[in-house]
Order: sequence, then structure tokens, then C-alpha cells
Amino acid sequence: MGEPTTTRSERVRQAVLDATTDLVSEVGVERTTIDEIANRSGVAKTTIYRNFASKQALVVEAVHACTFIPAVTDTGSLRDDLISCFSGTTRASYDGRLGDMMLSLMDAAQRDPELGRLVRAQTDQRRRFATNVIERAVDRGELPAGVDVDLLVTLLAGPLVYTKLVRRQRVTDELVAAVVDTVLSRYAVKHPAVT
Amino acid sequence: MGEPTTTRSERVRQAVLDATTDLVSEVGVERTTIDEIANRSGVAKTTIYRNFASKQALVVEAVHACTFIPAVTDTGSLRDDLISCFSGTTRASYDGRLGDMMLSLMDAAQRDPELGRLVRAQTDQRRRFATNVIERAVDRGELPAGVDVDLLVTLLAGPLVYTKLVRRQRVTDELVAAVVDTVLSRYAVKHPAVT
DNA sequence: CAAGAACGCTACGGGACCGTATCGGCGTAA
DNA sequence: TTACGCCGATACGGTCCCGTAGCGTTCTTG
Repeated sequence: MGEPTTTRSERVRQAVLDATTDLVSEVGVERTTIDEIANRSGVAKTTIYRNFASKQALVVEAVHACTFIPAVTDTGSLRDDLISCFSGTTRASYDGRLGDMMLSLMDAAQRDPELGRLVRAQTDQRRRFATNVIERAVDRGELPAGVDVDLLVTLLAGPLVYTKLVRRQRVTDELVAAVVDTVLSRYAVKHPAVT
Repeated sequence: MGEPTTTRSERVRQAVLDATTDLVSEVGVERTTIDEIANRSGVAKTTIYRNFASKQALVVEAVHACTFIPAVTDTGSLRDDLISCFSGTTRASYDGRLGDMMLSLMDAAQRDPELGRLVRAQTDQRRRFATNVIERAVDRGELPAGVDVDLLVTLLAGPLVYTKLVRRQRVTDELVAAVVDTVLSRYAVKHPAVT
């Protein structure tokens, strides 16, 4: 049957990265240990050290590997684009294992420059998605030209991140819609009335 | 001169708690060690164990000790009460050492039931302040009766917490006012117009 | 089917912490 | 002042983890 197109090296690397993301999402960055990664992945500790310079480098690569970018939508409607953008971003960032890692990751990022850059890059990237959507709306005249885009993004992303990380509740599509509608109403954009 | 009204025991306890909050805010919960607390506080490790059952209990008590409750205001204006409430809460929770601890604390709370209760209690308490303010406004008729108070609190607190914890920026009074005004405008409450 | 590369296994030295025991010294209260 | 209680200092056994070495085995490659 199909001989895999992956080399042994690649399979080993992947097994290690998978075990690392699993472990980090379960016990956090600090409590993650190379020995346990070796146990779970079935890869010898020696081999892990042959492939990765340090635990930090391993974690960085593992996190990077499980970060995926949501699709961009351009429906021509600010409201729909925002809902799509934040639903996608939320799912990509805060569901599944990455979501379980975020707190530990952000904490570790306070003291590890490399992780700090990684987390900041992710945050910036996610904000940029929303920023693009908003700027398109400004170009269309759907929002006034002087809008504080940065503030707007914070007003939209804040409640969702807060719900997930602090309250530890699921970010439902209803919540996303409610947040978007509330914030947009500030700028007198026509959207479905809410009681 | 004033012989202190504190006993030796009390002074020792306090020195340990202070050193603990310092250390946790610097290196996080996980990396905080009893030996280092002993060094900084000048209290012998033996004595620490005589006064506190475990590191976990010590951290819980230290965090509890440096949590203070902001004053309640009732100006009769929803907008002013909210701004006062969130400015106070933000200052109490996210400025100074407690702010530096929050991420690490919330991370540790994921795995430590005792810390979990503590963090949740703090979150709930802070939300309750805002909830009270909002419910008073509903009673006054400043907000419609059917308002989703829980959502409203999330819309207000979310951007502030997000700014502090994720973006790692200061929560200015201007930001608080902007958030409050934007959210309130959704409910057609008269407030200063913003361009 | 070689030969070299990559992996698995075991073992080790070193360091960091934990939590406890022991004992000598200082404070505090009768 | 005496006696007891609390504290400081040192030391220890135990555990966990890091990162590396040595060596046999397995896989890939030409």
C-alpha cells in the first residue's frame, strides 16, 4: 500500500511536535517536560535533542505549527465581514488545543522573548484581519473616515477574548453577532434592530 | 516611640506574604520557590513551613491579601457610575503587582482548584459591581427593562481586560470613557456626542 | 547489498526544589 | 529572671528534570 511520502525524520519530528502541543495544552508551558514528550511521542529523548535545540525552541515551533489562518471574506457588508472574521479568528485561536494553550503561552511570553514575539505576532495578525475589514468599509463609505480603527478592533475583539480566556466560556456565534451589532450601532450603520 | 502593635509572628507572616506577592508578580506562580521567598523575606524556610501549609496555600493567601475592593459610587448617572466603576476596578485589579500576577494566576488556576476558586471569585465580584450599577440604571428607567445585563458587562469589561492582558497596554481613563460611551450608545441613552 | 545516517535505550552528572529534622539562640510573658 | 515558645541556620533524603555520552539497532540511500 501507499508508501508514505514522508521520510522517517519528518514523521519523528511531527510526532514530537504533536506530543508537545498536546502536553502544553494540558499542563502548560512550564510543566511540560522533555521526558514526558518522549514518552507520549514514542520518540527517544536523545532524538528529540538531536532535532530541537531546547524546550523553548520546541514549544515555539509546536505553537507555530498549530496556528492556522482563517479564510478572508469580502461580502461587501461590514457586519457580515466582521462576523465572519471574528468567528473564524475565534475558532482558529481559541478553540481546540491552541485555546487551551493561550493563557499559559501568554504568561510564559512575559518572560521569554522568543515566545513574546510569537504571541505578539499572532495578536497583531489577528487584529490586522479585522483592521482590513474595517478599512474596506471606510473606503466604501460605510464608516466615517475619521474612525479610530484601533479602538474599534479592541471593542470588537475584547469581549470575545475576555469571554474565552477570563470567563472560560464558549464564544458562540450569537455572542459574536451581538458584539458586532452593538459596536457598529455606535457609528450609526444600518443593521437589524435588536430589542 | 510607638512600640508596634504587631507581634513578632504577625511581622514574620507579613514579610513572607510580601515577598510572595513580589516574587509571583515577577516570575509567575510556577517559578516561585519557597527558598527564594525565604531569601527575600529574610524569614527562614523552616518558619515559612511552620506558618503555611504549602506553596499553594501561601500564594492563595498572598493574592487574597493584595486584593482590594474599589469604592462604590452612585451619582445617579449611568455613564459616570460605569466610568467610575471600571476605572476603579481596573486600577484595583490590573495596576501594580496584582496586574503582573493575573496572567500567571489565571494560568495556574486552570489546574489548581483552590486558585481557580480564587480567580473566579475575583472575576465574579468585579462583574457584580458593574451589574449593580447597570441594574440601578434599569430601575431608574435609564435602560430598557429587558436589557441583557450579562452581555452588557462583557461588552464593557472585555475591551479593558483585553487591552491590559493581551495587548499589555495601560488602560487609560480615555479608553474607559470611549468603551462606556460606545456601548451605551447602543441603547440610545443620551450621552455626550462623539465624532 | 553495503555504508552511512538516524534512531532507541540505558545510564549518568549536575542542578533545582521540596519538605522535614535537629539544635542553638532570641524574645516574650509569667 | 526563668521558662517556654517561636525563630534562624544547617543539613539531609528524596524527587524531578535537564542535557549528554556510549553503543547497539534500524532505516535509508546509492
